[in-house]
Amino acid sequence: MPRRADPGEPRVVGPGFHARVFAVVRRVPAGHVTTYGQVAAALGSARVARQVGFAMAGACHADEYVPWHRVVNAKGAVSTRSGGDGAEDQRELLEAEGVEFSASGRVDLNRYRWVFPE
DNA sequence: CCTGTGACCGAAG
DNA sequence: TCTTCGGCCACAG
Repeated sequence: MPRRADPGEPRVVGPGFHARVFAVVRRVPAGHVTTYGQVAAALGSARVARQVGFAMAGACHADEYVPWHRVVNAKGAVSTRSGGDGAEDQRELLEAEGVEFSASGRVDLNRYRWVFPE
């Protein structure tokens, strides 16, 4: 499957993208995780996974509550950002919700991945 | 308006 | 299983 979108594929990403990301992430219940790509797909464009991650950075100091720690990458690992710190906090928060990590520091997506209801 | 910048993703080696 | 590489697109300055 091609990484590039077909020419005719519409861009469903509209203005206020970050706000949309927050709304989606808020629908993930405790004890479950989702991936950046999955959130992007829920927004209509699977190719904006990167922007989803970028939005989470803002979610940290956002006034509204956003369970940013429940978003991991496609491999089930906690992504490390420029700061480096915070990734450990994310793992702690998830473990507090009952999410187990493997020896290689990854979660079993087949088990914890949250599927958004239609 | 133009440019730089990523908490990503999938394929290939 | 790990590393490298190219492409993607919203947002800030």
